[in-house]
Amino acid sequence: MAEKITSRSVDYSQWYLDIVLNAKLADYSPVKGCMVIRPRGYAIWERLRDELDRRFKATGHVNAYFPMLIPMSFLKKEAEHVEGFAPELAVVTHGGGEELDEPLVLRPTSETIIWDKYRDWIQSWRDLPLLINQWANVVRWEKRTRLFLRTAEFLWQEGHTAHETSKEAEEETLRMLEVYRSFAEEFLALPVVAGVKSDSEKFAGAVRTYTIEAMMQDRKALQAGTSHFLGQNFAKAFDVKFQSREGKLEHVWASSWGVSTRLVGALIMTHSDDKGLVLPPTLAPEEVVIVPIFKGDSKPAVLAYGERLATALKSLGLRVVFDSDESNSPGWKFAEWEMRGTPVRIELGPRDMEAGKVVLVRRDTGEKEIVAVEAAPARVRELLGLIQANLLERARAFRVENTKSIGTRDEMLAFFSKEGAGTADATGGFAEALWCGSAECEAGLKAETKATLRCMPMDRQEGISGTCALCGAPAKHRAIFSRSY
RNA sequence: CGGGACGUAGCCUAGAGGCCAAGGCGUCAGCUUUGGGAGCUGAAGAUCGCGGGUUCGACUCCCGCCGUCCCGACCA
Repeated sequence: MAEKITSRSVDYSQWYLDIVLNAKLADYSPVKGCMVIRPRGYAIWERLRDELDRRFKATGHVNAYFPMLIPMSFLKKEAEHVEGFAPELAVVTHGGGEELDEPLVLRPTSETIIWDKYRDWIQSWRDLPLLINQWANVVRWEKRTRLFLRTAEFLWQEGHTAHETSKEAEEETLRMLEVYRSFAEEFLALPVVAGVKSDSEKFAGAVRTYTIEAMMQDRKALQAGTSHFLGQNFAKAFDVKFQSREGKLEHVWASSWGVSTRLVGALIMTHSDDKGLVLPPTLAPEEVVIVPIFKGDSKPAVLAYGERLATALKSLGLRVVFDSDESNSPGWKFAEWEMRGTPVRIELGPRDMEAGKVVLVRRDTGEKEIVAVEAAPARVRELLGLIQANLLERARAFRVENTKSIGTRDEMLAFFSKEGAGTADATGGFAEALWCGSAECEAGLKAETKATLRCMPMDRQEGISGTCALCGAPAKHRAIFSRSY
């Protein structure tokens, strides 16, 4: 059969789509910009969601659910907020066959409807902190959509917290950023840079936005999660006050933070290759697949050999699929499970059986090894750990390799003019440079190169001295610039 | 929302005004097979994206719309 997946080097966008569609993660919907998440894609989301939910609860948060329909007037209460979302709102104007008195918006995010309730729920410092998360769908009428990366409707979680002091709210903001960072690296094997957004890139309504940024294989940046310090903006807009320990009436301080189904897109674009999806073992619906190879009358014996091994693997708690289906050839199955991203494949046939061995194949490197069948379960478990670690390290090495320290404007322009080199959609990667802090400077670079300020890495702000790589003014920050999704 | 490309069976492609729309993959049945997407035989499967128009005749030409992808402006 013909090659199903377009090579990354030929057309990166098409490669990504080929994987999403061929690995049956998602499909198009009759409504423009919306997507159907297919069972295999949803299984990945569920694993991701469950682990994140566990980490939220471990840090003291509880789940709740707020409605999808929000009165238009709520959005308008926070000026910057409504301005930021107005262009992408979907609005419900009719209900029950009649025009509504007030249009309702499909939530693009839930700050407003949540803070409307917080006003009632928060009276005293004893009601704080309030640490609520919700898992929900949101709608943003995007002009240009891409499966998982940007769709008109997507699934996400949004945490909304209220605190007594600015310091506590900012600590919460940073705590959740760290939850995202560690989750991305430990669970998704997605190396990220944690940092602060510039004013022009921050969330509409936030005082400060923190982000985790990942580098995809085409060297573009992808914002994988954000955590916002909201100050008292929403508390003031929705008049949420509490009586402090000193007996004074004060507005509460807030944070909000979220990650979405976009993470599934990030996973695909970070780890996968021209043979298909590559999944970290933590997220794979099945960690290991066994493909038996029959020859002549060896079938019953080979099947039994495979079944025994499957049982042994399961007894270690591993997620195992025994692909004993007879209608497809072994070669077909090898390719198919590679397309699906299963981390480890075990091949076993009459020759292996006679020798008491099996063949183990790693999805991440393609390496094969032959081991004694009794040793296989322990070795598989070991391999899964190695694969998980290798995916993270491989992606991190790629990012480091494609991150360059830039000192001058000319260097910067040269860095981002590499378009077309290497992969079809290549960019220079991450440019790390000193920056004066001016929005004009940032906008100028964007106009010339499409590169935006992704973040100011939090661990790289010590000892800033020198001049802005863009304009030569005294530098205030060290920032990462890149083209992005 | 602008510019470009494309839309023919589940998927990919041929047909470029003229008889019954062609082939490959996949699907189904049977046989034969199985160490990297096997083989043979047979079968099913298409309002040619939708709507108008030109024409004796439209998958083919014209107009409009819808959708997908790519490139721009905007965004998780």
